[in-house]
Amino acid sequence: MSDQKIKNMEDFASVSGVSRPTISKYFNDPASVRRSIREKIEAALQEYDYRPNIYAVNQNRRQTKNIGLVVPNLTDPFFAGIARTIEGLIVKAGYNPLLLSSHGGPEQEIANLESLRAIKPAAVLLAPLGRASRLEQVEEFAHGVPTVLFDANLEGIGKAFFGSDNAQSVDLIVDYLCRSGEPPAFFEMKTPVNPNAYKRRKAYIAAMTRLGHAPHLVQVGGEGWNFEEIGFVEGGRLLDSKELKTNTVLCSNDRLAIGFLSAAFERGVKVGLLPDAELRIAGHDDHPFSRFTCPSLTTVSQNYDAIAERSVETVLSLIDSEDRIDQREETLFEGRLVMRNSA
Amino acid sequence: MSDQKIKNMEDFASVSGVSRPTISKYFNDPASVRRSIREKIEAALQEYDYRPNIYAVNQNRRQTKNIGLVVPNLTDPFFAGIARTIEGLIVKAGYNPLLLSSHGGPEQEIANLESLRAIKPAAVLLAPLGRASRLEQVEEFAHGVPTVLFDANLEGIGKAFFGSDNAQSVDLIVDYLCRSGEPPAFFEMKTPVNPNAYKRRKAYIAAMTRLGHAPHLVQVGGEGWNFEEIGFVEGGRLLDSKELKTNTVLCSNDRLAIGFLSAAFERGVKVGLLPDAELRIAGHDDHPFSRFTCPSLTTVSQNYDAIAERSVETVLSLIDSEDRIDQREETLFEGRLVMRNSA
DNA sequence: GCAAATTCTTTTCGCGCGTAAAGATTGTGA
DNA sequence: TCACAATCTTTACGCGCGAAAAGAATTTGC
Repeated sequence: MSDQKIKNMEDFASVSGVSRPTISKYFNDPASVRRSIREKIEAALQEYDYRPNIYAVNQNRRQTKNIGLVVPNLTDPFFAGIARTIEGLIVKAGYNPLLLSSHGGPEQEIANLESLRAIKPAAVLLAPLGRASRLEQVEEFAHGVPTVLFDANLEGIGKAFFGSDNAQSVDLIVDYLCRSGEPPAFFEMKTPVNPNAYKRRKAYIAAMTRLGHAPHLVQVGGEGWNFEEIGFVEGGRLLDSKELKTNTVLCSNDRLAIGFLSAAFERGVKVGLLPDAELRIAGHDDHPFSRFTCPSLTTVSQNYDAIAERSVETVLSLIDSEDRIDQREETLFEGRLVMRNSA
Repeated sequence: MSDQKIKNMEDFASVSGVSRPTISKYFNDPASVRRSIREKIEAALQEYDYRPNIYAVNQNRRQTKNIGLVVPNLTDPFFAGIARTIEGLIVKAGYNPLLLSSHGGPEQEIANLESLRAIKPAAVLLAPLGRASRLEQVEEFAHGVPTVLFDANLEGIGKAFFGSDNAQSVDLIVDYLCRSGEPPAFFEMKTPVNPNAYKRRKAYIAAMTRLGHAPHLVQVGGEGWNFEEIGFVEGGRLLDSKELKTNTVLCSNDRLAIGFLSAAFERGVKVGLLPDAELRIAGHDDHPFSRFTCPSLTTVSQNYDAIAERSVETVLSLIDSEDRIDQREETLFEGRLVMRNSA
């Protein structure tokens, strides 16, 4: 490795013995130059420390190689996990992911989209906040930048949506709970932030009705993304009030269930499948933590590998097709029952 | 808002009635132009949609306004939380944070630094993997880019380090545990990935010795960052083996403790402070989840607001001073005892 | 109201690269 | 070996902006 300073492509061209336009071509696509030339360039790359200036490149290319990735809340391990998976796929495709978290707030979500716009991404993958999202502004953004939604759908916004089939997954676990014990009450927030929550509520009612049981909604207060806290406080209140008409509770998501489990534990309410248990609690999502709750949480997992893969595939084809996609695609993936000890 | 297309600063200069160099000056620092001019520019900004091309700007400025932020693992809510805090501080200072996660792997850590280098950041905040980090390569990076380490220290690398005073914090909780019951065993990984783990081990031994007790190290196998899993499996094995000579266990971090608690629960081992409890378990870090474990986890919190603030402050002064910092600063912040129900 | 100090405009250059066009070189197939 | 295609080199331009220099305009202090 020589320590001669290579300050630009011109310099590198001269030390490698290849013309600058050919070097440029090589960095755009190494396969586009003849093998003998490629070998000369790569030999020089071994010898000298040079990489094209990313700012100059992006200024001149029609398209950058950047793909934005916005999730509602990185503090939630569920989104951290899916973001990681998606990042990997983006890198594998030769693009550069830019990960941003909306921290649960619509202002931050818009700010994220704004700062992405400045970066002129080839496309954007957006898991929107949902109900709280500023629809007009998100829509306007998606109008200018090829955008694929995942996790939470915003009707008609973006070129595609990939998420979970809440109807199927909730039906699955309601069915299981009914088969194995008392029909569940549905524990959720009164005004959920996420559109999936509404779909799950609807799916719960439908499933209960289908099975001939009366739906039993428990809608608790609380705002924001502090779901464990809400589950803990409101779940505790529910237990204290004794107004629960069943021994089985299906929570709208695992994080609520985690808080609920904690509240039950503190009150000495025994949760689980064993004969001496007073309560069964189930969740939804298969949160990374739900293996380690006490007892471990029975839940239904989202196929988030599939969601990640299809989202990235679609975004890439969107880039290739240069935005000539006419119809919006919506695909839902099925959940899988994860039986553990809490229900 | 006019819909006339403004494609560059030239265009914007003409519609705003101000010369281009002055517009440039304004975007660099709005306070650097006269008020009357500023008002003209801002009026035009209201009317026309224009923002300087970030790539052209960064190509010509000596320094970008980017600050890199690398954490070992975003899937860990602890790091997601501190990253969020730091991001906020960076934005407040008028810089642009770029968050990257090393996903627990040294290759990814180096890859992150490499892709940061391409972006020519003004400075970088790095929470290194620790033991697994490729020291020479990290050092070489820090040689070229002003770098501040936090959370985990790598001796002599970077311009400063901010972290927790493990000696103090471990002493604090060992002292508490000894005062309130049997002296604790120390539950940890045999070959921890994080340098803090070694400091905690040392601090535990020192604290026990100081208090006149024999240290009792329980070093378990397992690799990687799946701490809950390791705590669960190895904690369970420990409980089954009955080789624990005390009823009190201090875990090297909360995530191990969470797994351990789960293992104890599954075995029907009652954990906590009450007279009928067989075991006390304590952790370290005050992980976001430790409020919701069963029972809630007694632990010691890191002052991570202070760590975040000082790290960002230092990085900013590093940028201002243009790297003329001679001595490496190392500051440790004290932990705070968080008493809950597990010990 | 005047001179000095600021701040502006005008002009020009350069950053590092993508890209296009024309001509030279290399590779391919018969 | 030849002819043709593919790929290269050479040359030139442009991207959108930062920055510097010289002179014009404006503000400031007294």
